[in-house]
Amino acid sequence: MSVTISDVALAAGVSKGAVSHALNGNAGVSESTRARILQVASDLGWKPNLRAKALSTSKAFAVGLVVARDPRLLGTDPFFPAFIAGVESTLVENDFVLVLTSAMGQDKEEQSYRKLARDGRVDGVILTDVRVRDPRIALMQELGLAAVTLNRPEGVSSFPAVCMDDTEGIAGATRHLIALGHERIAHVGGTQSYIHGCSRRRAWEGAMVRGGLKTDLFVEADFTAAAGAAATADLLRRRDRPTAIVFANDLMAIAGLSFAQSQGIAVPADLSITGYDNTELASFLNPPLTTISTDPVLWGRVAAQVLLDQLNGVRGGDIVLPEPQLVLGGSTGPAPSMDFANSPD
Amino acid sequence: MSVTISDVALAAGVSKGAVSHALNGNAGVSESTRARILQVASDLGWKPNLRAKALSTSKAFAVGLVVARDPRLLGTDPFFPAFIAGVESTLVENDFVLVLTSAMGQDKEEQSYRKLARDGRVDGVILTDVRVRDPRIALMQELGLAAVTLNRPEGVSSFPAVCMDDTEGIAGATRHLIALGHERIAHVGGTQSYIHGCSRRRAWEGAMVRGGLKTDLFVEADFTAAAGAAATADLLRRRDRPTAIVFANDLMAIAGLSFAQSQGIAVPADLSITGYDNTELASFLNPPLTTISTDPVLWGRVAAQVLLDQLNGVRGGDIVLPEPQLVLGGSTGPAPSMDFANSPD
DNA sequence: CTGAATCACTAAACCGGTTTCGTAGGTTCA
DNA sequence: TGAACCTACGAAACCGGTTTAGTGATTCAG
Repeated sequence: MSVTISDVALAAGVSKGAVSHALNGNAGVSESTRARILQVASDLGWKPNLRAKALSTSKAFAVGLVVARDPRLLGTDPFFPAFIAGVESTLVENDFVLVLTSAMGQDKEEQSYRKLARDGRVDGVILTDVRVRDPRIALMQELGLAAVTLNRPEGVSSFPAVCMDDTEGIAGATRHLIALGHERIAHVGGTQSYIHGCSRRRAWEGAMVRGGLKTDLFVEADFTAAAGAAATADLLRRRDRPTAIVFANDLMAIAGLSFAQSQGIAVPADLSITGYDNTELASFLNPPLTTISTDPVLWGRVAAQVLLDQLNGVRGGDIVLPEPQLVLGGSTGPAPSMDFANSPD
Repeated sequence: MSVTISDVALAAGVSKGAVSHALNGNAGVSESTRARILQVASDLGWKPNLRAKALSTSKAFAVGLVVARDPRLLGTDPFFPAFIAGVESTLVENDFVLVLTSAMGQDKEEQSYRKLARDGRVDGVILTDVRVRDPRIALMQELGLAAVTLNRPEGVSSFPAVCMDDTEGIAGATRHLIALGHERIAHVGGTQSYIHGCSRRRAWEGAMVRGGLKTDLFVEADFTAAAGAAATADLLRRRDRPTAIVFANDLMAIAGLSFAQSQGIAVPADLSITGYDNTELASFLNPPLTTISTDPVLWGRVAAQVLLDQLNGVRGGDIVLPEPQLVLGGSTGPAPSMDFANSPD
């Protein structure tokens, strides 16, 4: 069928071993024969059989990504597809491939990793949606898989992290609102067991405290539109209702924006809103969303690179990517007068 | 390291070959020894080494999916993540795995498939975003890969298709609008070189013709929010501007909805809008979107199953999934009076 | 001039399975 | 009783690479 290493050896008049050494740049072949072997190999159009290589070297030449989210929720998150595209762009240059697994539930997730490891499907994994005390860190060590985490988990982790600090973005959005005269600025947070849910809340808290404002207007949601709308309803029902809301992602912000408008609350006249992600949709809303622009493609590209480096024995420290930037839209404006804000009806 | 087939053979006092036959249910081993071998294997906790199996059987135990879309666009499409979750749910039950590749541009796409095939990374592929005359059909045949297509391409295809007919959904939405008294119903279509872009336009045309209405209010867009907004702007600028717009997906519909509102056009009072996909976000908009509910998870599950059947030599005909259903929201309402609709300012 | 070290390469083991081929032992039938 | 035929299994080839051990020729030091 296809041309094998034996064919090359035969044609070049050398042994299989010599061909292997020649092509892997190992010592043990003279420059002249190496050149001849390379010539013959390219003439014959030989490409090493990846499966044979995988068996003899005990490598997979693949990295894994286990997505543990509700598929319905997943569909609305702009992060993953873009992130994966970034990962892929690095992998393809290194003749690696991405094995994607989706797993729902704690058990299923662990099983997925175990199966990937046991079957030797991957050499390493990318850990996304990192949780505050993430059990996967220990699991990867047990399984002997290489790994990278997106941002640094709170506990001890021996794996490199690729960090895109959301603190400055959220703090910037909060300061932006404070500068506009807002005082009652709420935060609708994401799932707090995720480190990015947690860090965004803390960033908001920090900026509020620094601005001399209270941090009692917090609602924990879970990054979904449904939760975003519910949290907004909750906040707007309050006696001391906020004049601005910092949402932990665009999806919740859009749901919140729509909910407010459905209640006759004008954005940004009565209520200012900020999101996080800078979804394509954000700039086409009415009003366009003030949000924070991340770069998931870059994140994916770098995460994959760090993982590959690790597989090559190169072990650097954490990498910190450029901070996401605030993108001003029309959903934020000057704080309404107190009286007006508290008596909407 | 790990326990191999030789260990089992040794422990059971038989040869490697006997163990292999016993575990694959082949003839050539007596029932008694088969039972003994199975017992020993399970005692030793033996699991066949997938890489060795892959080499000797020339199989990959994996299927591929090449996504050829702009990553930024991808992020906003709810289809893929849910579809992939469905695919995965079938694969995991069969000890298969999904290899995901993202490729931008015609050349890159073809290269991706060639590389997957050459490296023996996958046994078959799932073809999504099928184009009207899709060159990938011939390519897969050339490469000797199994395949399934989502919906049936127009040209000849020897591969099974898993179909979810969008005709009835779009036609239903159009009829719904006609029943509400609309006469100038526009369609903002998706990329027409995709069969689903094309079929949705035809479904709209068919329903319009059957309703005795003209089909001149058509704008081709490309499924993005930007294009949806631009197409809406185009339509609303017209002298004979529509009183309703059928969008080919939710993303464009949401952008169109927002654009109309930003122009002071009330939805649904002045303009009715329908989408397609039933994104989570759709029901949390203001007004909630009338849209069409598809089941991408089911689609993925079935597509993967059909592909696996094919790999097992079982070759059935096309499978037709239940038709997507119209979901009524608040974005559609009775047609405004003619005079009002034509003199908005 | 000789023993040791180096070089360039071959032969063969190895990774862990599958599959073909050969054969010992028992059964069937003429 | 012997030829023909199964059955049940072992031995070994095979998939296509990598890696180690070994060998003959050359180089070098003493």
